[in-house]
Amino acid sequence: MMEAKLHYHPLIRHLLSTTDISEDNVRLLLELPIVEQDVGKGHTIVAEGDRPSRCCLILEGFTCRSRVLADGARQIVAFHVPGDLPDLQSLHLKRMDHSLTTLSPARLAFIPHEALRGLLRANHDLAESLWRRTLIDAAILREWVTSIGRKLARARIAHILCELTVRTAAVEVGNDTRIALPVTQNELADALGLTIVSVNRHLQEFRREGLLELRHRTLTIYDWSKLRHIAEFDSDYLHFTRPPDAVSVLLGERR
Amino acid sequence: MMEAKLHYHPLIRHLLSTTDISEDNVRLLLELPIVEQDVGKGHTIVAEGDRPSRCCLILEGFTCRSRVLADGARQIVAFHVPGDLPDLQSLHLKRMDHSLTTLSPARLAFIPHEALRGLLRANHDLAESLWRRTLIDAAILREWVTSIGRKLARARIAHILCELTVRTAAVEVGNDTRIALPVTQNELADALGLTIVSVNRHLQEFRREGLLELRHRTLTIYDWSKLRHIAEFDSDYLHFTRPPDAVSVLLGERR
DNA sequence: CGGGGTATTGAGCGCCCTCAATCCCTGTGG
DNA sequence: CCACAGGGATTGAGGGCGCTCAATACCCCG
Repeated sequence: MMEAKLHYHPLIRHLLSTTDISEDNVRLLLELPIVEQDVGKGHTIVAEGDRPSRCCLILEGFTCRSRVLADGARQIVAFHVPGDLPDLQSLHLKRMDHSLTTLSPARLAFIPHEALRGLLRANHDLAESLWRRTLIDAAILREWVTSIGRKLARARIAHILCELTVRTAAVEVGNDTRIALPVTQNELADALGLTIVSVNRHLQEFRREGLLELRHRTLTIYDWSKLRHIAEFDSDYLHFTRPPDAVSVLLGERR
Repeated sequence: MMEAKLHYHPLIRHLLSTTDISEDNVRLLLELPIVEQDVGKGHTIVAEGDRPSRCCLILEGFTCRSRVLADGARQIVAFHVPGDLPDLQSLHLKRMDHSLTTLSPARLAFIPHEALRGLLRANHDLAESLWRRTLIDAAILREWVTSIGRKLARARIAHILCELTVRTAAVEVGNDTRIALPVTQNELADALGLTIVSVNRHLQEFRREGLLELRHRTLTIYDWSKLRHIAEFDSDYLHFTRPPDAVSVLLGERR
């Protein structure tokens, strides 16, 4: 499976950037009996209440985790980019407490729990790497709680855009401040605990200030440093161990 | 170490309620070279930026994880009750991205990373149980994001009180609707993304309605069912596998 | 009998929400 | 080539929840 271009496989780029995992171990992961599938936008991969028997790996496209409240309000609790294993947790938590849906057309790969569990039992390093991945997911959630709980809408929006830019840069090969971001203002609002009206007005303000532009599913950042400042964005919480070049550029000076 | 009363050890009660771990395996954990320590209220166990070399187990008392923003605002991103391993993540994420402090006088036990890592490497079941614990922490964070992002102050406050009651009931032996809750209104506000003024007013309203009382570090709930309804509280996200009796009573009918 | 932390109260304001209409863009089909 | 549909973005007006600021009351403890 993509032997020649192993470095360009999203999962591999991702694991390499956030863990000390060896390439051999990654290869073992990809040799599991994987089933690939293309799905459209708005596809529900697993729903709240499900008890999945396989994990999902995102090869292309974006997905999100979300919950719906009694009054119909939706809260998105995570975005996922290529290389993410969005429901790795289902390996140990039987019942899904939220839904997983695609935000764009996506190419997914499914790994049976049974096979993955067997591999992790035999390979402790790999198990540690994946455990680490889930811990980074939790770190991102802490950052979201902080952002939603204590920042104004302007800073919240700036923050999520910073995060998505860096996370995308870690797996994509390309321009680092012009990224494909298949996320509607509605979805941003649902992730940030805001309304679409508020998101829209602040995005317009950013645009007027010449800070960034978000149209046609493409985010273009003109003043990364200022955006980062508005967001109070510090990428430490993403816990890169070996950030790819594109990410290093964005992060600038490291402490 | 407390051989006779093994069932009453907080860590054990906790692990038994949220995992399928065997008592033998828990015993192995407690046979590690543990150092116990008593600390006062407001003690910083580990600070943001630290690179701890040991994990902390809470034997008695409450702690919280928190972050401080540039403008001085504080966001609490987790509460911890006896039996919790609040910085288990430091085993795999070197640098702390938040601080860990005590909310009350506490008795802590410290387990060296080295020893714990060795044990987990040899005992995959135990490693899975602890991984599961960190996944439940993440599930709680998702619930917090949902609550802070999409619920009114009244529901948010009700929700955190429900959660703390159930989580405490899982490790404490005693009355299930009258719990020791050493949390100030200020700390509740910092956890919920509210101000102390707002928390205070809603708590008074609850009190006036005869729903609950929170004074002298004690929470007394008079109408659990109504509180649960206001909070839209569904304990599924806590992922109990074998809830203790006190918890079962609170949860009522299970789906 | 202070003293510090905690809780309570009041007045005024502002950020974001709600509701609802309109515009824009893109893809589709006649 | 244009009419049409539909999702998404934009705009306006008005209102409310929670915030800010600030003063006061409470209560445990030495």
